[in-house]
Amino acid sequence: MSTDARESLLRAAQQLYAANGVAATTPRQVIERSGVGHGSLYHHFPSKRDLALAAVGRSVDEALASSSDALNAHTESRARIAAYLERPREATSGCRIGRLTADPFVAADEDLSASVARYFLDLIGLVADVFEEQGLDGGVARDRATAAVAVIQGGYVLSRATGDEEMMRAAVRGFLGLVDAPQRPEGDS
Amino acid sequence: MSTDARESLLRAAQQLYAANGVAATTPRQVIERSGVGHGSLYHHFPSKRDLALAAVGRSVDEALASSSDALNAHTESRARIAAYLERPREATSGCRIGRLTADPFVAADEDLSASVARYFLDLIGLVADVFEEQGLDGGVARDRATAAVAVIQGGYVLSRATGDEEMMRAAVRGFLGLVDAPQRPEGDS
DNA sequence: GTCTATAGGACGATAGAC
DNA sequence: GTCTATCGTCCTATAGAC
Repeated sequence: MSTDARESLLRAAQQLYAANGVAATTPRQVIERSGVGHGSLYHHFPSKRDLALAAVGRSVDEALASSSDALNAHTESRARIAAYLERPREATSGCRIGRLTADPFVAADEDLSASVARYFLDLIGLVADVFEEQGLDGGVARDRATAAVAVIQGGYVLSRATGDEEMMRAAVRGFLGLVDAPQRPEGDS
Repeated sequence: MSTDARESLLRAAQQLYAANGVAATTPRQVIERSGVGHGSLYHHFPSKRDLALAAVGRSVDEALASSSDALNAHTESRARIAAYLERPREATSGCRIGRLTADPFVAADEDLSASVARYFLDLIGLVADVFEEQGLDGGVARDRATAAVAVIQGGYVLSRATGDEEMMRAAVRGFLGLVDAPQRPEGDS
């Protein structure tokens, strides 16, 4: 079937991009992992860029959907934030989207860069909505959501750098400990 | 002079690694930027790995020294933390050390990976010392320091992804806003 | 120590048969 | 749609003259 080869190629590319990034992933690797032939790759995706656009776009959609699921798994806002922050992650592998910010192939392509930017802007929006539920002012909620997403992205960097899953957990504990501390009421000096 | 060529090569490599990473930086680029000849590069650094070890090691030392400077620019612990978090950064360029966690060339080399790991472990140690000054328990201080370093690394990712320096500032505001909230005394329920 | 010339291989991509 | 064969380029590294 024609969609099978295309599907295999996309899946293989997504896995290889997650492990090594786009720039360092070669057509040969995609071919070997997917099991299709050289000719098929260039039939379905005329250039490396076409494959990257499709595979990265799909990874972004999947990552947004699964973050959204974690945020909506509870009703109380504190539990929703904690569910997002404490979601199981293979932290020492790094974030498959976040790592693309350091990828030369992505940086050189406007459309690929736009996919990555959209991921983070949408994600921060989802988290900010939950902080607003807590009655926080919109600007404060957005700053706090940006910090929360940054803690996760930084946790990936630290866990990958040290090869230690515990770094992600420590960063999340450090952040959640602050969120759980009694908050100053609005307008207090 | 012999040290001049070596010095030029190292500086060029550091700049190129900061912009594009190690894997994507070719000998040709290093030669052109440094102004030395092809033969000189391979005289001073027999392989790409040798150049990378020297250049990355130096970038790590420089980054640790400048973080240490920021943390020691004040006496009061809150001001020291804020000085580290709010230090001027070219956030949209990404962290020159943090980006190496996504670099295939670094990942494939134990010694390069160890340099990057050392950077983050030492940096977290420096920040944790300041939180301990505030009277925090050692474990809590370390978690909070890990979160602080993660916020900066994540801020780099977010700023680079969106091309917006404001993302780093928002993440820092979000985190500092929590640190500045009145803290629950030790042992309180 | 620095130069030019070049090796051997992998890269992204294309051609044309089936 | 998939195959094999091949192109031109750039890569990292070496050779050997100066």
